[in-house]
Amino acid sequence: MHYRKSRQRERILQLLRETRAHPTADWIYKKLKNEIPELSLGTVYRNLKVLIDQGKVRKLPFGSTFDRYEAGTEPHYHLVCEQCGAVTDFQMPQYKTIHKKAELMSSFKIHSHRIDFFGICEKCQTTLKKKERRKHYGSRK
Amino acid sequence: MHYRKSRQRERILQLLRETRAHPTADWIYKKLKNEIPELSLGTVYRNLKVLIDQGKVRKLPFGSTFDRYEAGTEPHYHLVCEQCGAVTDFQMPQYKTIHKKAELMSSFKIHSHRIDFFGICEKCQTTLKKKERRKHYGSRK
DNA sequence: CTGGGTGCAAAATCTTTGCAGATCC
DNA sequence: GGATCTGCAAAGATTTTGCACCCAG
Repeated sequence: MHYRKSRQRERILQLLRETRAHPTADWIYKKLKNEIPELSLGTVYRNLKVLIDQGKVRKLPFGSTFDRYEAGTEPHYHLVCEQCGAVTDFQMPQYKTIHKKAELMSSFKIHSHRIDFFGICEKCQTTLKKKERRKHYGSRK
Repeated sequence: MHYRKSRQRERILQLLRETRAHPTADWIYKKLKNEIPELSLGTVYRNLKVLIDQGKVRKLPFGSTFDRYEAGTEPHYHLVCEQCGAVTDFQMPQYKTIHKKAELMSSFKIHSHRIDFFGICEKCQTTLKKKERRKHYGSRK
């Protein structure tokens, strides 16, 4: 896909780069609406997608698609498989260290923190390997 | 609010406790639909809310309400204010250590990780303090 | 020209709510 | 009994898409 340039896209990127907060699509839309009155929300969403595809913007993971719930009581972290989307609990020490350090370094009163690791789970690793192998022998599309 | 008990709610909680994954409301709904055919998705959502209120379940934060985007290139963590919802970047060392440790301890091939700290930002801290003070002198509702 | 980009509005997704009836205490 | 729960369906909220026209290369 060969991208052209457009005022809308350029402004969206620029706006994101200027902002320390992490805006929502709607925030961006409203912010630019004054400057580009014909702008539509659909365009904002479409351009965010393009920018993500170009690697210039990232969507904070664990977003929208669905809320997720857990009943666990023990504090723990999460492993998220980027391939199949599975979320697994992950026990790991050093909670307090990182917690305290963050509290010292910021002006926040920190109550809790959360760590998510993103990668490929064991199952998907083997699946992917199989696919890789097939590619070498199989026909090329 | 005084909660009674209901089969639906009990089963939802039980299901969440049995599951290592972090289900979506829809997953729960489908899973229980066989057992309780009259069950409706609305009830699942309502009960999840009650369970959260009772502190028995938590919703993984940073959920649905809105997707959020950022253009930053440097790796960094996030500070999220639980009062006003602001998200701020937070620079902090020790990326590699925790990353490697997690890779060793899990069977995942880890690509990246993310840390969010939740608490109260400076601004809200002062606002809250003011409110607290007022409470002592002001009229009680 | 050609294919990406845009606005608009309709559709799709996910979540919340109003209502009338069933249920728990 | 009366507040709490439920199912159902309608309404909300957020995101995606189809279509016809516009514009960059």
